Amino acid sequence: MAGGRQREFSQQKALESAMQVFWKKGFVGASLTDLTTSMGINKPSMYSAFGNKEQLFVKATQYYIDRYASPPFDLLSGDEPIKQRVARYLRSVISSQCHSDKPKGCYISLCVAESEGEQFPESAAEIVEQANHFGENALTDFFRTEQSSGNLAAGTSAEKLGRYFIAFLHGTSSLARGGRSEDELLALVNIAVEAIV
Amino acid sequence: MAGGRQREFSQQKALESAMQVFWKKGFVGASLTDLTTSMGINKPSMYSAFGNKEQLFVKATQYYIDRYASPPFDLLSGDEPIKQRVARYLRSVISSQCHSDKPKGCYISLCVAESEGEQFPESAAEIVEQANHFGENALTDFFRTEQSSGNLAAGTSAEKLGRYFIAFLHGTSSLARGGRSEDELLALVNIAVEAIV
DNA sequence: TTTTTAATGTACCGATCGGTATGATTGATG
DNA sequence: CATCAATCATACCGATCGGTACATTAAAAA
Repeated sequence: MAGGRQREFSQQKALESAMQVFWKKGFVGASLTDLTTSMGINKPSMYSAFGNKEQLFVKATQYYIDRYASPPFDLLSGDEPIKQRVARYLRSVISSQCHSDKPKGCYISLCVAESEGEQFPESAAEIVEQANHFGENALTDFFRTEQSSGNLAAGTSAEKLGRYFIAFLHGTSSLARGGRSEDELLALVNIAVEAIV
Repeated sequence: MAGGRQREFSQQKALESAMQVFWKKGFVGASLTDLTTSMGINKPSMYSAFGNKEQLFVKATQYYIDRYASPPFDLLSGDEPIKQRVARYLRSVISSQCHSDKPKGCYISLCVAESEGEQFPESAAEIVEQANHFGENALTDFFRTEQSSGNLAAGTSAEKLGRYFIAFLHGTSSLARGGRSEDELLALVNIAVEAIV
């Protein structure tokens, strides 16, 4: 009961392409021509597969969260000293922000910058805010757990520490976007992790 | 030899209004209708006074640099201990990023995010890059001077420290844009200044 | 007062925006 | 093979984009 012509493109690959266009140009700056050209499909195909520009953006953002933003958190686990694990996590994120064959900086950080404009759809702002709080909560929970394990002094605030490192990574994202080299940013990790006491 | 009708609006006030629109919506997201409505003038008046959208943006950015970004650097001077002066500077910038009757975050930081898109004019990208390096150099020079005055250990790198605090402020800018409160961000200053040894 | 110069308001320009109607093409289903 | 549902390519929609032509208005210069 479900006949018809088969889709000639991979939805996942098209989503990856669209995500990179949004990553580079932002939601407003990415035109449908930019998007469909990069995706290698026509406008009707995009509309039939993803709905509209807003829904395409939401799906692309979710794809980024799953594929790029979430995996580094696994690097926080392990038997090494806490500073070493945090440094490993920070370096991984920074390297991702500086990757030469991707747009520079953090996709989510760029969305935050753009989310204040009225042209930015509400559903997009919601998922961006959700992604932002997810990252901060993940770090905060991590420090809370480490604190109860005795790896972090009881006097320090896990919330503050989580917020501090999220701020640090938003900062490196902006500097990466501005053209600073990966080495210049990786060198800051040693300074940042000294906040853990 | 210079007759003619007088301009009925203040160029400075119009520039301030335009700057706030760019600050909120970005270069691409701010339409001429948005801009001229906020400036309280018509399109021909804007074109005659500022040239075009690109030149208006460049002048608005320069206005932000002179009026908002530069003054806080003066807070680095004084007889107090270096950590205290740096903390004072950081708190001033963060307060500015969280001011309730202005767009949240740092105008320059938002421009950096947008500057990768092709719709962002080259002259605008140049002044943004220039502003970015100015801030980083100002901090680096500050730490170098403090180092030669003996207020900073000889082993630490002034460049790294300058870059670190610029990253920190870009980070708080992003968090402010994302809705974090001024108090939440000010609380991070105590952590950050401990990088000074 | 007359002349000249510039700013203003309106109405408009071609180009591009996000989004769609339509018909040809494809291929699984009966 | 014939049917039918879904995708494809093209061409187009109204709205908005940045930018301007033109006539009017105001004020300085003569």
